[in-house]
Amino acid sequence: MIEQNTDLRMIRTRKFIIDSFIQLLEKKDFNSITIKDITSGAMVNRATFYHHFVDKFDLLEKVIKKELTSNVLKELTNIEDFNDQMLKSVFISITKFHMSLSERCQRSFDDMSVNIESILKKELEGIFFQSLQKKYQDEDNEELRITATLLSWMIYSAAVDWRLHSEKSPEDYFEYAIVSFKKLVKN
Amino acid sequence: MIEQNTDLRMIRTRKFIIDSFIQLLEKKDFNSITIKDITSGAMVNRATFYHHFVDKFDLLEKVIKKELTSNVLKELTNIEDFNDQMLKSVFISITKFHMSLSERCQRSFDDMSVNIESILKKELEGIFFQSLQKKYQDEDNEELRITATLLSWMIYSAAVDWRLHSEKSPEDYFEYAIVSFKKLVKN
DNA sequence: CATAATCTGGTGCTTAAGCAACAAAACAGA
DNA sequence: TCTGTTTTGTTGCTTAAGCACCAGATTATG
Repeated sequence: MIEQNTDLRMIRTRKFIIDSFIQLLEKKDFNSITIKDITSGAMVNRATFYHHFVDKFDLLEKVIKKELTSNVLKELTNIEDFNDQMLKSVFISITKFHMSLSERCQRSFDDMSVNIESILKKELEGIFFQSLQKKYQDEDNEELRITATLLSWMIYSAAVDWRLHSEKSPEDYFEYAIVSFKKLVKN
Repeated sequence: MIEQNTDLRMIRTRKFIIDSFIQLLEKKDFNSITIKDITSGAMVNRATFYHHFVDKFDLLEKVIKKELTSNVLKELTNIEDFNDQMLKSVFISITKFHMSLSERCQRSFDDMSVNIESILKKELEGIFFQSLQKKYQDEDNEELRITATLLSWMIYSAAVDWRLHSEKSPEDYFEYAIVSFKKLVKN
């Protein structure tokens, strides 16, 4: 594993591996994709894969993060103020992300869902933590961390529930959910 | 300049350079394409270009030969017997090749025509020489070489004339030309 | 016409990637 | 369950490709 770097060769092989992987996801399921499949598609030696990624899961993680930040969370890069509106836009982003991913990688989406979940929750936690830190500069970091963790799991669970059970629009669902939650779990 | 080799890196960069070049030919004219243009498109360092090709003309030559042999002259690979039918099929191949090339590389075709001409005539000469050698095993090689040269220029000139001036189909043109020629230049 | 900018072809050194070979793990199938 | 096959990670050595820099040729531009 070599760290990121500006050498043209590294940029190029990274790109090819990722492109090949994404292409494979569109027609095979994640579990049945081998490293050899990926590297053949990328026109790269199998050993070279391990110069860039620990394993298939590491690759998935990096791809997901990249997709997420470049396509979906770009409106959140300048971390928003922490409030209900911010939670809503994060929720919407995740649902969008799930939709586009499940559409592009039908075969693989279920395979990968547990991995995706843990990656995304970690990402969300980081986003919430920063946002909370900005708002509550004097609070103890541990409190912030705990809150960020709980929030990330809540929002993610909402996104999963929406995908599996809801007919509402993401926006409506979120409004409905937040009202319900606040009503039933009175602070 | 390194010779052909089975190393994956060499195969890959060759392919990328050639692909990039062909892509550029479709939108720019040959003369205005720089090595940097080619290597940028190929995601390859400029110096690497010179590991594979002497210059732009060398690249063109290799591309033309490759295209020619892989797409057009494939029916001639098992060298045919030397006769009028063989001349005709070579002629047709060249006209086809010119057509597809000028269609794909409108901007560049005129730019490159002198280069293409010399490459193709050399190729034709080789084809005719082999074919003659097969038919006239006892003749002096110099006689065969001279004949092959003359034939290659003749056929090529016919292809050029057809492209510039004729409304006939390549087949009709060839029949017409061969009859005319034989009539006017009685052996 | 001059001169700045770009392009060419080349060099020396460094580094990513290829290759082959390996043991261990995972899988498949009788 | 045993047994052969495939896949996975890893390693040592070799080589293609990257990079930076060069001088000379071409091409633009005022």
